[in-house]
Amino acid sequence: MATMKDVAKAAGVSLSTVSNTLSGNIHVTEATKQRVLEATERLNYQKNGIAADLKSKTMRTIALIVDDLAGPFFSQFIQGIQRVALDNRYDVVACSALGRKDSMGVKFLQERRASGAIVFASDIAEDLLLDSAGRGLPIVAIDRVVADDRLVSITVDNTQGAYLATEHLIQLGHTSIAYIAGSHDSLDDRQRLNGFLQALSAYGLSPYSDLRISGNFTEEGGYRAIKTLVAQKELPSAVFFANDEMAIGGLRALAAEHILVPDDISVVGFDDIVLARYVHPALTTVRQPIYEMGALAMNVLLSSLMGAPPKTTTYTLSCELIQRGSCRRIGSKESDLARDASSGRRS
Amino acid sequence: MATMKDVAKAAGVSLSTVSNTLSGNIHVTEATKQRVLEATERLNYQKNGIAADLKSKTMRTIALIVDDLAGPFFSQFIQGIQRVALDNRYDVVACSALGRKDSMGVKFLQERRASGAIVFASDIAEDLLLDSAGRGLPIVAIDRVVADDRLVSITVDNTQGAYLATEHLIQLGHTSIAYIAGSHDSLDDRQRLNGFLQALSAYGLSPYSDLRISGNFTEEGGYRAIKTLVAQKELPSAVFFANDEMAIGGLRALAAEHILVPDDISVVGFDDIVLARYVHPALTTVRQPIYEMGALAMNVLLSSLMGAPPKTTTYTLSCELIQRGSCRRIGSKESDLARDASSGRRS
DNA sequence: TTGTACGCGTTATCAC
DNA sequence: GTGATAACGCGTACAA
Repeated sequence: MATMKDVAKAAGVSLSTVSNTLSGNIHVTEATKQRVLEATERLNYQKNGIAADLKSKTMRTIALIVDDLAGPFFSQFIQGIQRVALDNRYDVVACSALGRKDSMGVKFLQERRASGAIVFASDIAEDLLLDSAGRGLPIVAIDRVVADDRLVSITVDNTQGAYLATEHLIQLGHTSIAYIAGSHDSLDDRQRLNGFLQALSAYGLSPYSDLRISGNFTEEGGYRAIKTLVAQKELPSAVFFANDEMAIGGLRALAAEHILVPDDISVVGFDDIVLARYVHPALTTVRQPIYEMGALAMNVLLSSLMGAPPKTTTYTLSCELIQRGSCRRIGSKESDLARDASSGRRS
Repeated sequence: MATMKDVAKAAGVSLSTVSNTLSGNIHVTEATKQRVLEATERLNYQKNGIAADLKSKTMRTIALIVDDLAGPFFSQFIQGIQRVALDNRYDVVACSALGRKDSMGVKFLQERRASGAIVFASDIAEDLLLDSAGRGLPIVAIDRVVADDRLVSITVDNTQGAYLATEHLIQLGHTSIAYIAGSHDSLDDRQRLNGFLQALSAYGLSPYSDLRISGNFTEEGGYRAIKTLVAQKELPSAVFFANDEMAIGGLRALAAEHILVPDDISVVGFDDIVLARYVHPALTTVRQPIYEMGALAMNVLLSSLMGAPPKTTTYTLSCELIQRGSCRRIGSKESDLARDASSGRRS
């Protein structure tokens, strides 16, 4: 509760001397320094960071705004950010955008509580982003395309990733491949579907079924999608799920139906969440460079904070196929399977 | 960049009229209200939250300080907090304590940047906590015992949890049970070891081996621990790992050694991380009530913020045994196994 | 109802 | 080296 003024009075010096002593910016005599320090100690003084920020305009704080602090990506993503931020003496505070328009995320965007912001939250309206950016807050938006040069956006090449996965299945000899969608109004989903279709048509194939099954990006949805597929008999030889959580639900459903993976059917997911490596069989999937996105976002933000004009307004990172045990060459014998599995472990 | 002063000038009214209009606390004429709003719009005005906080002393912000924003517990923990916080119109910002004494976590503790703090970070020194608490910042510390009534601490009953797990193994007929420690200087580990030993002696047993194997709480450590155990021949019939990550590493090592779980050996973990349910076989483990800890922490903090004197200075939450597929009655036939597995699924 | 004046706690710019 | 004093942007008595 004690303020600088109190310390000054107690030490018998002026306010500015206290400030100078504590900040260390300006030299003071050793004697007065001791007097000041003794007083701060005795009064149990601690500086008020809010007041300091108000004055010095440069708080070196980055706001990381996410939909859900508990999401599966968050963890890797923030690691990429933290690393770069710490190296440059910036602090990162994370807050969720949940809870509508009065959430902390919005407050950080609107009320000049941070030097810059990284937004990985579909809950935040684009207008709000543009407003804040226009007002001078450096912003990097993740996983959304913004056709505006006031802010830079970083996305993942979902189309390329889906193409990769589909091509892998095709090269294993699969010709009947089903796509389980996430959510039809999701851009990610549309792009992944696109990559899927592009790969198919590049190899002269057509999708296994016109039935548009949506798994809502949830494990339960993936489970139900497989049940639906089974119900209409005649299974495809491979299934491409729009994300890993659905794929894992699908794996569970297939096990319940006594359909063997990868022997009877091959499965591919998307995202490479931590779980993907632990399910049985381990899931072949498409890895998004989440950590790299975080690091890139922070780097871009840094140069923006330095006042450098943005080199680009859009970055697109490409995905990588992670081969594990859930795919198999069609009609392959055990030896082939073993070969596929071991080659997967290498990557 | 525009301030209230600018808006006042542009609207041709006084500073306080602008303030009154925007805050809505004091009624103004509709005409002037429109003038003000038009001006804020035109100048693209946004309030400076920092300045507002400085003035109004009550920012309704809770700082959540954790070692690692990417840890396995974090996600469930923050969900418990957020729910309660949002219901009470408090905001939560999360920051990590990584990066030594100049980290954002410390700044929040020292510089009056939050109304209260929940600290789940072993990196934060106890002195610092007591200092801040003594200065009037309401603090709830998680997973550490603090013998001081300036702050309240919430812990999990590791001893009871370990007792539960060990007793389960004993009741399945196991008499030779090994304990794989995490880290010897960890309080959690010591408590779990204690519970293990208590259960053993309660049933007149002694620990399988005096060999103190430490797995360092990591998956790799669990893997190596099993390898060590195998190297000295004569395996125990059950192994209790001090956490799930080690247990999962152990499962991997056992598979590599062609030792069947649970047929040849039973395995129990601790924590019930998300992965535990997905490994093969699914891991029987002890669940810590992480979500509940978060919710409790926030509730305690709330009543502290209301000025209520703390009912207790220490809360201890008990653990729950989660039975899955990694344990088996000793000498049991298939039918017994099936019964064990199905009863596990019920819990 | 509207305007004036001051305080919040700190930092920064000057004098001395 | 040290000390007045003026900002920073907003809230809010109090007076008009």
